[in-house]
Amino acid sequence: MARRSGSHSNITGPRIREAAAVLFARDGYAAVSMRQIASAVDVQVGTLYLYTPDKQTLLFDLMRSHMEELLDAWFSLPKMKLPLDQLENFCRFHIAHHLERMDGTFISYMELRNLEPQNHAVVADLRGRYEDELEAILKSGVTSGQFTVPDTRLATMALIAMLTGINTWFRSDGRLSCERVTETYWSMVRQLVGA
Amino acid sequence: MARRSGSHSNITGPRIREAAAVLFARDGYAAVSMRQIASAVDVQVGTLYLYTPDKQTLLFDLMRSHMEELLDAWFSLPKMKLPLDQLENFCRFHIAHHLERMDGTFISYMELRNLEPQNHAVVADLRGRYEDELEAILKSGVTSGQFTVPDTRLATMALIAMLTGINTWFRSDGRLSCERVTETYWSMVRQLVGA
DNA sequence: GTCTATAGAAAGATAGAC
DNA sequence: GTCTATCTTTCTATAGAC
Repeated sequence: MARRSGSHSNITGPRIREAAAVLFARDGYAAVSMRQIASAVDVQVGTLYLYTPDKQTLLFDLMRSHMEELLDAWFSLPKMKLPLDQLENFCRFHIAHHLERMDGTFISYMELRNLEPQNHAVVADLRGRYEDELEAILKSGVTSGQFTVPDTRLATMALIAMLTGINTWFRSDGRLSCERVTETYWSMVRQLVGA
Repeated sequence: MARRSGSHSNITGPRIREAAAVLFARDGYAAVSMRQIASAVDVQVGTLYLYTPDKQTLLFDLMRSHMEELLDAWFSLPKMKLPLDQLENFCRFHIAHHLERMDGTFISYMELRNLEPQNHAVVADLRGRYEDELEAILKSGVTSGQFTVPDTRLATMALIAMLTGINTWFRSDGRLSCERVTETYWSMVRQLVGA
C-alpha cells in the first residue's frame, strides 16, 4: 500500500487538510494524532511538517478558511430589498452552506477551545462578523415593523444555534430531505420573528 | 502544598468528579490528562484509580449522571394541564437547569464522540427520552390546535438547540440577567410554535 | 518531495511500600 | 487511603539519507 517517494507537492497539501478535517470532525482535535493524519494521506509523519509548521496551525488554517469561505459565500449573494426576503435568503443560505460542509462546521463549533488565544481571536472575530450580518437583517425588520423581536442580539444567537443545530442530527439518508428540512425551518424562523 | 497521606475516601471521590468536570468542560476530555485531574484534587495519579477504573468511565459517569439528574428534575416538576403552560414550564426549566450546570451541559454536548459505543448508547437513550418529553408537549398542542408547528420532531430539535445554545454565550456578569434572557427566549419560543 | 529513524516529552495505568 | 516509582505506549517534532 505504502507509496515510496515521488513528487506530489501540488496535491499533498490539500489532501492533508482534507484528511485532518475528516479526522478532527470525527474524533476531535486533541484525540487525533499526526500519525493518524499521515496514515490517512498515506505518507509518513515527517512529511506533514513540510506543509504545516505544527498541528495547531493545521487546525487554525481549517477553521479560519471555513469562516472566510462562509463570509465570502454570503457576501457574494445578491442583496434583497425587504427584510423578510433577506431573512429567508439568510436562512436558506445558512442551512445549505453548512449541510454541504458538515466536517468544517462541526470543527468550527467544537474546537474553538483548542485554538491558542491569538488564533482564537481571529476566528471569533470572523464569527462575529457573520452574526452581525443576521442581526442587521433583524434590526431592519424591526425598524420597518415587519418583525416582532424582543431583542435582536438574542434572536440572532437563537436563530444561529437553531439553524446550525440541524448539522448535529441531519443524515442525508434519513426521513427528511435537505429541501424539506429547509422549508420546515424557514416556516419556524418566520414565526419566531413574528412575520 | 502536597498533602501526605490521610483518609478522605468519603470526599475524594466527589472531588475527583468535580475537578474532572471542570477540566473536561474547559479543555475537552481528550486534552485533559489524569495527572492534571490528580493535581487539581491535590492527590497523586495512582489515587484516581481507586475511584474510577479508567478515564473513559470517569467521563461516562459524569455524562450519565448529568442526563439522569436532568430527567429526574424534570419529572419531579408538577404537570400542567394546557400545552402552552407545559411548554412554558419546559422552557423555563430547561434554561434554568442548564445555566446552573454549565460544565455538565458543555460536556454532554461536546464529548459524545469520546464515549465508547456501549456508553454512547446509554447516554443517547437518556437524551432521547428528554427530547421525547418536549415532543409530547408539542404534539398535544398541535392536536388541541393551540400550536402551529409543521413537524413536531424538527421543532423539538430546533427548540432544544436554541435553548441550550444560551450556554455558549451567557455570562452571569454580562448585559442580561438569567431572568431577562428567560423571558426573552420564552417569548420567542411562543412565537415559534405559533401560540 | 518523501522517507527512515529517533529524540524527548508525556500519556494511561499498575505494583508495592507505608 | 494514599504515595512513590515505574512500565509501556504513544505523542509531537526534527535530522539526515535518498
